Amino acid sequence: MKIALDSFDYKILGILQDNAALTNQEISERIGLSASQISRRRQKLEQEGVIRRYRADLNPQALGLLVTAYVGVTLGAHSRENAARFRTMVTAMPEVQEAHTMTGDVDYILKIVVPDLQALSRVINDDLLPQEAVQNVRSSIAMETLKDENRLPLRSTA
Amino acid sequence: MKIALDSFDYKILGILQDNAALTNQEISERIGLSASQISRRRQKLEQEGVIRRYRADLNPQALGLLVTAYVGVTLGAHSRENAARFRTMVTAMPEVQEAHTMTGDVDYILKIVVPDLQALSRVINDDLLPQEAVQNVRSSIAMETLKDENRLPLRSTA
DNA sequence: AGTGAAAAACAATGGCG
DNA sequence: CGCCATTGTTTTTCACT
Repeated sequence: MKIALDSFDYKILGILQDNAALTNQEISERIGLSASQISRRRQKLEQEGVIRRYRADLNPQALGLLVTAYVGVTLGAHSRENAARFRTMVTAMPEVQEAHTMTGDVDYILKIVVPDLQALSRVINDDLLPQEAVQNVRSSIAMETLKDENRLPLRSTA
Repeated sequence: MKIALDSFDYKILGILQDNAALTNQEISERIGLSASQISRRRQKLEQEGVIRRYRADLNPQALGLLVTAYVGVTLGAHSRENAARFRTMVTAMPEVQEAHTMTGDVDYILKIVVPDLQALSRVINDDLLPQEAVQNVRSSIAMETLKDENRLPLRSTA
């Protein structure tokens, strides 16, 4: 699944993950390549799946989404069926931005974004805890977000 | 900071946060509004800061970034100066995708993405632990990522 | 692999209902 | 807010190196 990329590709990716609104012309000026090459390389990167998609990055504050929380979930007696149901539900919940199975003392970590603490409470008590598979839930709330870029570190070597 | 939006705006935002490569024409067909209206509304949303930017969403696997970890950091005797240095460093580290100060038993949670476990070890031992402010570091590694969309939940009412 | 220029698609604006 | 027309950009493709 690892793809062969040269240093121009890395530069293009680095620029696009910060600002995908730039034109090929503008990108070409920054990295010293013609606009048509940028176009071709982008198509290649999209086709290979290196670029998954383009998205608008929205401001949670402006949308009244004031609470970010990390919720650690521990499952009980791991019946496969219940665990699968839990996973399906979590994947479908719009408040869940991320969900990972983890090493260590919790089974899952969920990143949850909601308007306020009341909404967080509702998600935990009405959605998560009633699940049969769920044994324990522990939540931590983000008081301050220093960084929330979700920018991948691209090695600069070619 | 909360902005007044109608249901068309929410639909536009919902579409753009999934796929910002759509043309205004395509968006207009999906929500039953003219392309020129989409254009005007987008400009307004961008100007108001509801849309922060457009970005390319890259595939970590394809780039050889195989390890995602959450690292909880506890600071020691909180000298303001050392804590500030820690924050500056964390913000500047490319491997750190997210950093939040948290309620609960750790002071910070960092989301870290690196090529492999060796690189994670290097980040922890060479970057984080040597910091004077840092007392303790606990890392959990994502074994499987169920969801990593970072899509905000937009309320549909309006 | 790369450039540059032509052709096709698109965004943005203004006028009118 | 829809519709239409216009203008200026931008992407994409093609011929060529």
